Amino acid sequence: MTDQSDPPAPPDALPRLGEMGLSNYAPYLMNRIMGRYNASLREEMAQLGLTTPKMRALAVLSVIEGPLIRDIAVYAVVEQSTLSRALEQLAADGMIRRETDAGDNRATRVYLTETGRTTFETLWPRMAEAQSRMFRGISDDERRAFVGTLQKMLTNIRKHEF
Amino acid sequence: MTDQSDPPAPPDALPRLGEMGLSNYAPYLMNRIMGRYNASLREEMAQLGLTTPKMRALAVLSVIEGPLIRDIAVYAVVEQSTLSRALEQLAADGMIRRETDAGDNRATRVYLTETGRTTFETLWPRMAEAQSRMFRGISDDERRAFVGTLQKMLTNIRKHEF
DNA sequence: TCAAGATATTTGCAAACGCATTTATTTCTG
DNA sequence: CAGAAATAAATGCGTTTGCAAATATCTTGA
Repeated sequence: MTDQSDPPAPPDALPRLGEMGLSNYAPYLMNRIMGRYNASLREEMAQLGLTTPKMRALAVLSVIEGPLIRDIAVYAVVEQSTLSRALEQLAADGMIRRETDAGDNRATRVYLTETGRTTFETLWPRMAEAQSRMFRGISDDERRAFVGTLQKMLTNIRKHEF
Repeated sequence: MTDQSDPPAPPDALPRLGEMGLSNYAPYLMNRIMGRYNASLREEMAQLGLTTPKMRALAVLSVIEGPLIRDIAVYAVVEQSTLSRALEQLAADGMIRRETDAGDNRATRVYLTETGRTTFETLWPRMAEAQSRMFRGISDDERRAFVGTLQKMLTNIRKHEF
């Protein structure tokens, strides 16, 4: 067996995943990290009767007042149909209130109720904890740079204006 | 309405998500980014008959020779039971081969077939593209620092030894 | 050495998901 | 302004998911 049938790649060839290794491929690392992040919240969420889409909707609503459902879907990274059903459950549980938009009868704006806000405030410390566990041993400067890079990346690949 | 019923928080209180904003909360940004990353691969994956768990399993197998199923689950961040079914499909499609471990009859080692390797090599350029789109306009130094931080974060929160 | 406990994987089952479609409404265009 | 196209959200339906339990095998300790 010689090199004849397997010539060396030119210098600018696409490296294989095997060559760079999983741990130099950023999306892989981000998936691993988010997997642990989600796992660390799962139990608390289950106790509060929340699924991931429900929790993400509450998180968005804790920051944005009365958004349209389609905008929640973008912020929360949840399929519109999945979100529709999640909101149905949240409304049934008294955590949110849906109101037809004043200027467009097709559209619905969503508001957090007191119950919803309280529920999210119960969960939030765990989310904050999970984040600080991630950044353990990482300096403020490094963390700031990291978040700055994330923001640039989101700008690079997002489809929506926010 | 006065401040009496709503005193200012002490300086080191846990900031609310609303205060820091979604775009300063790293897990939110990472979710948004991974959501777009996954969306950008979905069409190509569908054409190859792959789901996310199947694709991730192939990716792991392209890097690691003959891992145990439980280890694939960790690397690929896929539930055991979900992975079990994904591997069943991959085997049916001739992309992988499962072999009982020589020293432990409970355990199964998984190997990529030529078909499986070829399939992943068809997908990989899209994955590489997706990554470089993320890093567009970001310098090599910044990218290296970013990946370095990701690696530290994974070490911080992982449950397994790798 | 054998029962009790661990570990690896699969499977049953109900819930969740996502695509495609439907319904209702608004916007655009000729 | 009428009809066509676009948009917002909900829903039908088959597939996928994940928890828990089952199955099979290995390990440990009395």
